[in-house]
Amino acid sequence: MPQPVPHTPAEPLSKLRLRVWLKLLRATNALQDEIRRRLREDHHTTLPRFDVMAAIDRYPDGLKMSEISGLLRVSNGNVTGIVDRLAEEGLLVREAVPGDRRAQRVRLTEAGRAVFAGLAAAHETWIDTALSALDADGAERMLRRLDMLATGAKDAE
Amino acid sequence: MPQPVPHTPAEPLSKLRLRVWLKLLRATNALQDEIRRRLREDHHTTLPRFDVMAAIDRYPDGLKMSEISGLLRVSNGNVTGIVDRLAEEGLLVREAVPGDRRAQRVRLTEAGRAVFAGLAAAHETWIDTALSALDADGAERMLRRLDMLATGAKDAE
DNA sequence: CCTGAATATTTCAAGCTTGAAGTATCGCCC
DNA sequence: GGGCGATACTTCAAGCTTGAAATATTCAGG
Repeated sequence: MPQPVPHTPAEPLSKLRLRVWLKLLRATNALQDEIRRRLREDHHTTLPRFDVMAAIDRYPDGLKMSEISGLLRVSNGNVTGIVDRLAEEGLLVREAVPGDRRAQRVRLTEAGRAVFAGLAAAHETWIDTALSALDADGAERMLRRLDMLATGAKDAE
Repeated sequence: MPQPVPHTPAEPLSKLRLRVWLKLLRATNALQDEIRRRLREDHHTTLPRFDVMAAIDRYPDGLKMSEISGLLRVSNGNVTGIVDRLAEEGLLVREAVPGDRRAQRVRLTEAGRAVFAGLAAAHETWIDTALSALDADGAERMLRRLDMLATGAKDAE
């Protein structure tokens, strides 16, 4: 492999922030890829399917399609396809919404709840292992820092 | 929207780590979506194209296909398609590698370098704005914390 | 030289993702 | 009660992504 052009020694803040972003992206992508791989190899499923099941599982009365896409921050058309496949697999069902023939309520089947319980337990273990470097204090600090980033609050002690 | 099942008040460490992971994912996805949107709306391009150009730009002598996929941690077949499209747009060229007819070296064209310079400047500005909550100290701390997560080192003061 | 394992890359099918366009229904307002 | 903008959802084309299979070439022994 040829050598890259080295970057300048005097680094402005914007470059430093860029390095943070790139490293953040690398870290989250690495863990996400690991999760995808385990879902596929160990559980014959995918992360989008898991995400949809996780969203529905938290709402015992089911969710409308648009509620799912809102919670997951993905497009409506995207959810249509994933719910189609999960329904084919018998993990969830679409039910009519009384009083609104446009809408549907999506609910996990008994099989879906059982499958998801297994997936969720495994998922929590993977994350627990991957983030084992974080103790309770470190986790709390990280949560606060992420809130600050999200809200754009200034970096304070 | 119906109400979700509230989570238990006494929270084990694994749940706390899970919350960190979900928030981390939300934050990085939100920024990444913003970057994708701006690349598309303002520059008629995509993040994967940008990533490939960024990788090649750092190596004036060009990169082999497998070097690109290695640097970006994506599959070989993926790079094939993206390079195809960038080549169609005249932003890069594939050159023969003397002494190995299997391999190719991919290099930015003059047009490619010019386009990428504009994209890179805009990109750095976006990140600088999005991470404006981080000062130099905060950025350094974040870099160290990310290294710790990546290596699995224990959370230390 | 020849053969076979290793390497570099492309091709392929399947799935995810989006934004835009299309269909159906609802509900407001005159 | 008839229109008509808003809402709920699906369909579609294009692009990204992967892992596996296919192709071509190199290289190491024998």
